[in-house]
Amino acid sequence: MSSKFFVTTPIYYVNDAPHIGHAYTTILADVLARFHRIAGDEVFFLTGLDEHGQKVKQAAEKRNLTPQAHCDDLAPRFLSLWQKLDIRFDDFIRTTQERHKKIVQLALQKVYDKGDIYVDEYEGWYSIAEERFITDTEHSSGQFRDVKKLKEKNYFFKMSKYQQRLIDYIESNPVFIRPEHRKNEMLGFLRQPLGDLCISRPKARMDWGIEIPFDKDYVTYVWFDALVNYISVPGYGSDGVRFKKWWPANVHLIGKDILTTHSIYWTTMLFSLELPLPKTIFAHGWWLMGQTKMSKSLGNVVNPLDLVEQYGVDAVRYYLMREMVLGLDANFTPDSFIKSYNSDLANDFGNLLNRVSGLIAKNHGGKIPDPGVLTTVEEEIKSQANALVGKVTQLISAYQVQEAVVSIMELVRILNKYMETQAPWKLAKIDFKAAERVLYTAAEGLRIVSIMLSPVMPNKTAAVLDILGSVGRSPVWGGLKPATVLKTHEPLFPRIEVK
RNA sequence: CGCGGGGUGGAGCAGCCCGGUAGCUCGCCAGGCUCAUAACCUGGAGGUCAUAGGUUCAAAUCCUGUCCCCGCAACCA
Repeated sequence: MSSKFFVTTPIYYVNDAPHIGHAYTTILADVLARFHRIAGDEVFFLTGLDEHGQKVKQAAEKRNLTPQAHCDDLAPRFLSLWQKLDIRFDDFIRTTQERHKKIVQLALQKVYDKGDIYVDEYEGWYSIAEERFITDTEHSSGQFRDVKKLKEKNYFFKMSKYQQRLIDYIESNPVFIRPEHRKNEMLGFLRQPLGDLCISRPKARMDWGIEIPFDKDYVTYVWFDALVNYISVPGYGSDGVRFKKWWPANVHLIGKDILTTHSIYWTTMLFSLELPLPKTIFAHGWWLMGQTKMSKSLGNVVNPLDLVEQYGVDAVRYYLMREMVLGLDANFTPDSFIKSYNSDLANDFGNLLNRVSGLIAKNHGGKIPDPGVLTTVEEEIKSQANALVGKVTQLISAYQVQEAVVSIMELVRILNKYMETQAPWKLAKIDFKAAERVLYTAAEGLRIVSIMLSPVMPNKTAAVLDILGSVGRSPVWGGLKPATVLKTHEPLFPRIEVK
């Protein structure tokens, strides 16, 4: 049953270089996208950059660059990181692109014409660092520097108008905000009366933005500027057919810090634009950098991204997907990375490949043996492998990525166990046909595992499939052709030796 | 009453929404195997699921109270 899957990440703010947070969300999106692709869905995976605003302007000034030059300098840094992490996005939006700007203006005009935008004058304490007005209590807390009293005219979006409608929507669409506790958090937030949203900045103060179509002295502020990317890219206002095909998005993946902007600001904007809401807004947790003492023998490993150089992108992607339960925070420590790498990838998965390929090379002429007639033991393995595919599909559509990875790895353990109990190295001497059957079964199981893990580890699994001489990527049992010649190989995941 | 997260065998974590014999990985102990990356497999020890009440035939799981721990500088997923 194939359908469409439109997944987004936030567009990242370019006032600094990319870090683990950006990388995690993007890898997660990539993994989901790849799972849906192998399930036969048509996928659209969108990510990009948020390039306007005060802080970008300031960062540019600090470097003696124009804002655009600053953005043009940072964009490749994101792009090259995505390349390094094997992110296969379908489009990469930069909010300074013309295709985006004109749609933002179109959206603003539409909301304005509808009467959902009004002018008001506001006076209050303004924090330059925060790029926003702060409340009196915030001001008296003394926590904000660079504060000054400011009075100015601005445009406001009538967010409050849609409050009740949003509450009703959230309550009647249980998977709209996930996980559950985030939904409750938002409903709690919505118990207070919602204010309206300031959506403009006078150019006199901040001109690095998209001009408001109905007032040339103003640019629009972050909300309309950035959030609209989710519809401008799939074709809102420019390509009706395409837009109809992709919108609404299946999921906006976000970090928990920007839940309010997505589940309240963005959704009320969509109400005003009379567009359907995304099916799901999923807020994942944060990676906490464990306070484990840095070990010298490991080098100065502090950041999972550094591990890519040493251990490869697949191992890092695996770790990130395996360790974090979506929605909760997780701890990163070099130690836990090494443990999971050694036990799951080196000892279980990589070693299984060596066992199988080694025996086939030694006793079976290096060719995939003929399975012959399966016994109940093999039938059991086969049905578990086939069941796995459905189970993983189901878990992925429920955003239980960790569970999905764990259940795939369970098959690896089952296969290791199977090897142990069947002992094809013994069978080769007493019952050659049985040995053939066992090794075919183990190899085929390994093939299924590799296909199922390919969204998480695209490179290593491709290597395994290549070694096995697997043609195609069908996760249905029986894909391996007997007599296919195996390729020789090095250990897939060399153990990390720790002193 | 600032906000949020959490307290489950030695460590790290699932499970909690949709109550029904407490699960996974690591570590430890003993054994097996010897094809393999000193890897793999089997068995075992170890938990009154923070705590006090409540609801229920039944609670880690639902409700209420209490205690404790963590994050909230910047940036930000």
